[in-house]
Amino acid sequence: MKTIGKLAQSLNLNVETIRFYEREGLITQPEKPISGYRQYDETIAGQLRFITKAKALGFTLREIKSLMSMDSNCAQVELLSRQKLVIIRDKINDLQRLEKVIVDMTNTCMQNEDPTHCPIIDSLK
Amino acid sequence: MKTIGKLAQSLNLNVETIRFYEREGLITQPEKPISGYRQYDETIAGQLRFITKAKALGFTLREIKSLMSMDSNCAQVELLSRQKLVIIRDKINDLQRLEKVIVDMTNTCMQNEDPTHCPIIDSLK
DNA sequence: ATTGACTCCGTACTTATATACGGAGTTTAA
DNA sequence: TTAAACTCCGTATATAAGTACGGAGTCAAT
Repeated sequence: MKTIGKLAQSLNLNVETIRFYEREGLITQPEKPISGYRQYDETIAGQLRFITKAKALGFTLREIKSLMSMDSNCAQVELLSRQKLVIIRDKINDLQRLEKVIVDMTNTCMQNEDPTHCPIIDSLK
Repeated sequence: MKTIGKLAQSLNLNVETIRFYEREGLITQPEKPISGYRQYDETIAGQLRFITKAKALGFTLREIKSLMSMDSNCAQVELLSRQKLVIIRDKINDLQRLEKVIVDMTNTCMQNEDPTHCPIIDSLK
């Protein structure tokens, strides 16, 4: 059993973040002995690792909360993952369009020899 | 000359957004006659279109403010654009990595026939 | 027994980009 | 001329995901 500080340290999280996740209902508040200090066991450490990994995959805390409550309903989890996939692919497309536009602009810029004018600025006008 | 409402309408912006940009120093506050109502000319409309286009390219308001003050310093503008390009490419890479992971996960999920277990959930644990 | 480190809780603050509200003044159209 | 619509300003609210603060209580080591 660990206190919140030890737990935070071992998971490389901020103490306040753990308290925040608790307030948000992502993890259950652990039993507290007479002293009032939270005592954490492996269960909650595991939940926190789950949250961290899911976050790294781009899930929001709200979605992670869903995921955790779906637990073994695989079809539901798959659906949520596929929805996330759509969002990720849309974002990739958007960014790739932007990339093209900005590449073009900077290339034009690079060839520009008129110091009184910037083609990028001009194209935004 | 237009009042803020007409201007907002013609640019498809919210009145509050224009006031916000003004507070943020992105556009200059226009001359106000005795009545106190802002009167906008084409100059400011142009600045607002500039902001809108630059935003669509993924520039933040802070960066847009820089862009507008650089105006015809083409080298500086190019630099900022290239920096933005790096950020965009990093984001694309991140998202593509995520895409792969989630595709793999959902595929595993799809083949799963054990209703008491979800491979996605398992892989996050 | 004291000191320093830790924890408690509730609340406020942060960033970015707006949007909404409320009360007061102004303009416009019938 | 009066009612509706518009604008003014300052402030509050929204979102997401935390981080920070402050005063009070607790624990561990010396």
